[in-house]
Amino acid sequence: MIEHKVAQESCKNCHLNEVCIPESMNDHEVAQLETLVKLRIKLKKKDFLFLAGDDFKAIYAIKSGSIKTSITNQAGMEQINGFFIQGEIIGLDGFATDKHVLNAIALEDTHICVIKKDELESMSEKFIPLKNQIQRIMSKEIVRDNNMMLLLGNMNAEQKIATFIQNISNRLNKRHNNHLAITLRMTREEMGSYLGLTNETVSRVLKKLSDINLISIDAKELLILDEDGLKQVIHQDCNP
Amino acid sequence: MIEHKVAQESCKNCHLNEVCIPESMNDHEVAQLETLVKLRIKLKKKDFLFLAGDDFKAIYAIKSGSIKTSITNQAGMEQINGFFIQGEIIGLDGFATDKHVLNAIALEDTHICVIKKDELESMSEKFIPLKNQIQRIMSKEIVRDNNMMLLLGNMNAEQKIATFIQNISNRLNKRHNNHLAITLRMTREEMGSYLGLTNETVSRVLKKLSDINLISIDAKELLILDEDGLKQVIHQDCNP
DNA sequence: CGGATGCTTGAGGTCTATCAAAGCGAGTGG
DNA sequence: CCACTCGCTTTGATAGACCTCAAGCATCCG
Repeated sequence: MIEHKVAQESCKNCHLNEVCIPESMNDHEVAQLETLVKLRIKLKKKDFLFLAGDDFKAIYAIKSGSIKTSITNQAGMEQINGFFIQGEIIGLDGFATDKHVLNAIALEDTHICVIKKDELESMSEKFIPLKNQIQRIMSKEIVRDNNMMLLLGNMNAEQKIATFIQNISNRLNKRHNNHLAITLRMTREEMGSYLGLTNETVSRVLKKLSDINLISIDAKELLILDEDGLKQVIHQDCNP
Repeated sequence: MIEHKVAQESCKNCHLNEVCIPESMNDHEVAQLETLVKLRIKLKKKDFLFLAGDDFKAIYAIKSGSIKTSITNQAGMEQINGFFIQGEIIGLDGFATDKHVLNAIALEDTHICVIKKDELESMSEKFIPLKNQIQRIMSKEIVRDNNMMLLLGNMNAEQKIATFIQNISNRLNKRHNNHLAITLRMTREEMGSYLGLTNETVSRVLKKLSDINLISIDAKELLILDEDGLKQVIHQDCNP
């Protein structure tokens, strides 16, 4: 990991403060949070933030850019299990055993706010809203994971890809970005790994969705042309 | 939900205290925990503990019996996403939004220790080890979910079933039960839902594993005959 | 410019879902 | 206590979705 200290900035003024940790904190509480984020890191594409087995030292908020996380099981299989963008928090997998189980790697140049575990712990003893917030983020993560399992277990390739697109769109929307224009930072292969598909299938399905005018796709640039149409793809075969 | 108050019992003397919440607490801390568990519930088979949409009022430790949890997405698809046995904690999905996202239903007659949210929160402000413990449990849950995604996305039917068996065996082992003799409390259909397979496939694969003498199976009674063989099935196709 | 990496497209094969029917077992009611 | 039913399980035949393998093309980067 390549670390660069960057000028201290304010959580209060960060345009992400609605989606990052401060979510439901008042000004006073955010002020306390600030004392936690003493370090910010710049990552270049392919730099890792942490790897499986690394000591759990901090949790991380993405200030800009994007990160993929992956897991390897005992059998040596690797799967990407998350793509994270601006305002999202990663590193929570480390709480269980004090070691990370996931790898976290930058998909592009990325800025990270570091919240060190030690300070997090001493702080959150005095400062309950923070601990509650962390708990809520973890619980959200559990809900997200459960939905992912549903996807992997029960959907066909078209449904998976349509759901994936919709999900990214929703998350962009939450951050007040244009939610119809998506730049795919990951490769087809990485999308496939995430969705339990091969890169060829990803490529074919994207083509098909484009052929029926639900999206347009040019390399990494994806436009959603028909939100309702995408929903219908996701809901196919339901309530027959 | 059918509630029965049962005689107050001691967490300290509970034979589960090594795997339930008290895991890493000292005697004094366990004593504090006890004041939290004021209610215990008996569920009969098919009774639900909570349903998706229910207010999040408590988290639950399974004292005996077993529980399945399931999730339904907007598209109306339902999937079982967890089987929980003695000593395990459920209900953590409620922290995010203060509503449960999962359904929790008893697979057999089951005893539950109830830890009410209100008391949990007021208690854990004064009582840090508890909050840390909850955090650790949630993080474990995240790790578990990630492994499940790996399974659903990348494994074939044989690998899924072998992994499932191994996983249950490990959990029984942790509780000092005979880890080679497993009583499957769920139906083939429920196993299938959990693993992303149909009941027919589950049935066929169990038969196959039995035919090659890795297990023996008679209705719900499963015996592991060859632990190493099971591992080999899981690791098939790796490092070719 | 050349090599590496990623993307697309095609042909063929395999795994697992689907559909169907019969066997089994637990629980119910006569 | 037995007969019956309903739900679960097993087994077979078939079909289709997706993977695998392969080749050609585009893009990126030193």
